[in-house]
Amino acid sequence: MDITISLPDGSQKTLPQGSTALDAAKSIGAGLARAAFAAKINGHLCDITTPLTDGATLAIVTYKDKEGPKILRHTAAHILASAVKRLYPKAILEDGPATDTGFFYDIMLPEAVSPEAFPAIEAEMEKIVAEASPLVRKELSREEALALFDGRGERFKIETIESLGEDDVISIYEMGDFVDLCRGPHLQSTEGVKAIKIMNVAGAYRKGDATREQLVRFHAVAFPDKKLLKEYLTLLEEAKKRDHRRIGQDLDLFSFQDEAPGFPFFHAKGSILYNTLLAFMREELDKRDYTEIRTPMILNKDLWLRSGHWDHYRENMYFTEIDERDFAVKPMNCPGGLLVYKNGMHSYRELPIRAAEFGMVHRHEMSGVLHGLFRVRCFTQDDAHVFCTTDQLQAEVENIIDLVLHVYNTVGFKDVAIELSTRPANSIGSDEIWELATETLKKALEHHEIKYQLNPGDGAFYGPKIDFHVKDCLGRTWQCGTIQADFSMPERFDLTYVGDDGEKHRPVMIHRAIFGSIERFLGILIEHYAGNFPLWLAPVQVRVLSLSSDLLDTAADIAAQLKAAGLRVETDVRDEKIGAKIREAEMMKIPVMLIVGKKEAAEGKVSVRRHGKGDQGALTLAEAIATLKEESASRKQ
RNA sequence: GCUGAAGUGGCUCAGUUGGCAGAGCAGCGCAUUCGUAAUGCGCAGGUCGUGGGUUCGAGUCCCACCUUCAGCUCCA
Repeated sequence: MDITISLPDGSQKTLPQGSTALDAAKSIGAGLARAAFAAKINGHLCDITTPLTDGATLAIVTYKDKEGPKILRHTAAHILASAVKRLYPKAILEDGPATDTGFFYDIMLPEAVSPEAFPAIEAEMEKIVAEASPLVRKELSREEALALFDGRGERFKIETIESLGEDDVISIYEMGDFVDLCRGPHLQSTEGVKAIKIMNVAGAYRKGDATREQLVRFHAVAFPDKKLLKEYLTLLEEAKKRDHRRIGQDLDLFSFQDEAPGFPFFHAKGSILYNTLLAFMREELDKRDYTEIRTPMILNKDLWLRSGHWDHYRENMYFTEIDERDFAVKPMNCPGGLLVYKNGMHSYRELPIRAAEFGMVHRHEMSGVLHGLFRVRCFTQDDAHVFCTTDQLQAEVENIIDLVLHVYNTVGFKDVAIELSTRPANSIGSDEIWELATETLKKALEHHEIKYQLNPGDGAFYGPKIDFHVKDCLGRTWQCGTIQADFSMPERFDLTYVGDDGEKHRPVMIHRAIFGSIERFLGILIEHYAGNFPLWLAPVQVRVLSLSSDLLDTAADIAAQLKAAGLRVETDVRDEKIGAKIREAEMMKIPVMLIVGKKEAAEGKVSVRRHGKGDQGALTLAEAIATLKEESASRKQ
């Protein structure tokens, strides 16, 4: 008797009874069979050697599929654990999951390990790969499993088995002399893992619980071929070169001081970047009829009680006392914005009200999570609160989506991923309101014909949200913008507007940020451009280099004309050779060098050199200024 | 907050078993007046993260704290 299965392209295939997913892959093509990591049978991920049943749907999973890398990494985790067990027989294994970039394995070791031990472990892993041991799945009864791991001294595995529910299937994977409790699926054989590298070790508590045993966590990466490992290592190196903390110091953009941990200091050049970004944003807000407000940094306890922050966000807030009354430093801008709305009566004719605020917020982040500009204790949000009627919600969201995409495009992010997050478990508000809000956000996205990913249950407790992720030039993604519909705050603060019926109505509120945190966004931009900013953003746009010291006045005059044209300019008239001056300007990543020697001075010209591009030939000063002014004003990439 | 590592001129780093704190770059001065990524010579610059302790003597050994880094955790 034959069985018939359907494939992802809708076609059907007939195979002999007892065929496995691998047999199906082979019948499609030898290449696919070789590349096959696992199978998805009726949507369920399992080993490629799993037998097929009649009528099943089958998808072959390879490295290129979403699930592929994780399967390989998981198998690599078993290889790592096996190698460590061979070298340290007393090691006790905890758990070794795959992560987004690699995998780790938490292991209790009788002795400390340092990176010096990595080569030995890696050599052992290579041996295991060379042994090409098959990974064999077995399902055991609870008693069999307990006996097996007891015999191997794996007391953590025993605890894990004991914590499993009655109905859970207990499966193990054998791999040569190694065996691990594991759900799978796995590669057929260790030889599929062509490259593994241990990246570092760090301490980690069992189950992340500080009261439990301290384990060693081996972080590692794995790839199906050595070239991919090399590419990954190159990417890491490139990321390290672009580290915004390094560039921030080299280009004198910002710093951190012991006196204020987690609170960034923006230097003169960093402030230019900051202000240039804000000026651009203000220009765009003005075009879209936003108003801008400013609310205080410190507000009293009553407000935070009313907003809910006192109950839900207190651990992250800073407090102070004024005239024996409790105050808090704002961690968010919305309560202040609500007070501004509430300050007067509003007619439906005024709506929508789009109130932007570049508000500096302070949040107490734990010391261990601080990370350059990416994670700070004080930052400025490019916040805005839109108050509108339910009918206006969709148009407002569309307007914001349009703004977000335009802003990202202009600053250099062409690739933007969007997620829609819907109602979470512990939410407030009625079903109808959630339904309406979620549908409205969906419609707004569909209006833009934008592809988005749905994250069911990932919304805020007060409303659904749209999140924007930008992809930088290394392919890393960063969550920046967010649009959140909020029916809760208007309720809590009793916001109203007077409708055309003369009655009071409740407006809807939208919270929205585009950069998110300006500080963090600057960090992302610095890494994206590796400090080589486009002209419009560069802190110093032009440096005028004199060839000899008798041209000091000429250089000063050129600089004055550039400045008068609105360009940010410096001069270098030091008694140095031109090569040295060029080198320094190049290292400071200044986009344009204008070099003036006797020849140029006589003709009223400047020799133009672009950062990273070399000599561009001579132009008259007027031509050069016109070109640069246009390039800067148009925010050219 | 937890685990581990680190902290020496503005920057990058050296400093042996405890025995007079060093280099390069940057800065300043002088010479040089130079054509597209480093001109030469000289000078100055440090309470070795902070506070205790051990010692005849501490950058070095011990303790506490601060900050940073890699993770964890937390937050989304």
